[in-house]
Amino acid sequence: MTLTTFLELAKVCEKLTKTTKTLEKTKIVSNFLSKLEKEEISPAIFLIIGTIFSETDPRTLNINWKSLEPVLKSLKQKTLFQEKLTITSVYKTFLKIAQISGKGSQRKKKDMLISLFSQVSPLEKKFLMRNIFGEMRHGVKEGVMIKAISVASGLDYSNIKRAYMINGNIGEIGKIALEDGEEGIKKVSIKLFQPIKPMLGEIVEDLNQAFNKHGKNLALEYKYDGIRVQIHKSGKIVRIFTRHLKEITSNFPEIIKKILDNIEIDDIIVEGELIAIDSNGRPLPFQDLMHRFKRIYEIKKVQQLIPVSLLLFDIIFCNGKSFLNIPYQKRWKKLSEIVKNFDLAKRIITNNIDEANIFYNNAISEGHEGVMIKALTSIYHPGERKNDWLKLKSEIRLDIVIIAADWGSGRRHKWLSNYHLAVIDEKEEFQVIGKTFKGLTDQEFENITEELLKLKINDNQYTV
DNA sequence: GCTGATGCGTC
DNA sequence: GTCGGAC
DNA sequence: GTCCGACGACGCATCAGC
Repeated sequence: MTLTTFLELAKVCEKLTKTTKTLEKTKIVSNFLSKLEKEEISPAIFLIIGTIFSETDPRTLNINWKSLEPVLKSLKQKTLFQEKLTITSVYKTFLKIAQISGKGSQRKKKDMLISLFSQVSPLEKKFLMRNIFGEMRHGVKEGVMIKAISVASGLDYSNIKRAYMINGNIGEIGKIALEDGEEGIKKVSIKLFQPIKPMLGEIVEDLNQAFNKHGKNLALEYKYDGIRVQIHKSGKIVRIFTRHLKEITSNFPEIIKKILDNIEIDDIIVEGELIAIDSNGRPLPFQDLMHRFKRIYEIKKVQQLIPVSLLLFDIIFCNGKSFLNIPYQKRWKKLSEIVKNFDLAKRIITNNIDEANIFYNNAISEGHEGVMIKALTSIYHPGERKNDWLKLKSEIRLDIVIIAADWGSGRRHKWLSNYHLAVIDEKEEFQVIGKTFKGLTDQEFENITEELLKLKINDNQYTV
């Protein structure tokens, strides 16, 4: 058995940067995967797409540019004896780095990085750095990787993709596909406490567009401005996962209790939006909800301060049975039967655009983000952005003044792309309300920059 | 023990 | 989360 | 239609440095 060197992986990555063609990228990666030893498959997949860990894995490196920069600066010239780094040895080093915590941990991590980097060629260094930043910039992420796994294993693309969307661990899926083949991939199924990738919605400009795409038979649901959550329950155990499959169970004890009190079914996976509300039940801004997100200390105290509400809108699994292939309207029916004392997302079913518009306007005036428009007959496509689900968000209807603007960075460096906003209050003074950069096209940035520069009263190179 | 910088994850 | 660009 | 990369604010925890 010969282990593959990290240099070979770096060469593959370099090759990927030389082409923009997806087919070619797929071929390069699949050829490489086919040559690997069994134990190398999963680490290689993660190192190529530049994520180290599966989405479901809570571990992180806690290293980024500011920590890596001093490491790179302190590197001496080549050491005398060079050990050949292999894919698995590099991966193990990353795992060790992720494990270090506590006082002096940054120092230890830096020492490990120094010894790692002092063993490598410039090409290896380039991609080791990108691995740490999680930005490979060679155009291969999950999507192309799934294609490559499919080619390398000779298995059907859609089966691999589906397995990945259900399992969430692309390294594991690659290993199963290449080792166990079709049989292994077919065995991948929904499991409790293993979150699946949530189905996504496509943006539409207005309801006309939505009706044109769907034709008849559609449902409109309120779209709440909060955190998308997937809730797994088995017996007395309940766990909550986010859109990116991170666990946030301990942040919302009252939700756990409510689930246990109101859902009798033993094994179930449901989905909804978690929002912050005030004492009257009106929605609070997203930032307020952030006070509870990732919180470890004073959970009980902040729980009183910022109450949350969970609005359910889908069911994915129930009593050993997957609901992914059940049409939307039947899933909703099942959901509403099971969770009688629970709030479901507010919704209507209609073919009438006027009725839909009234519903949408109600959502906005009640302080919500907009509506989701869903095809009644559509099944649940994990991890995919299909037009079975459409999202319509509110336009800004607020008289605001841009009081300052920051120069953008990267692609936006020529424009003033980040605007400090204010409203004018009763005393005719500016009340700063926040900043934004969203919702504009490049041309709009161009125009706004031009207009703002005419009005500028001060410029410190950064903020105008 | 306190504070600011840094990293991470939500949108 | 948004947007533009490549396929 | 789909995927990828390049962008931003904000809030929390952690850790280095004092």
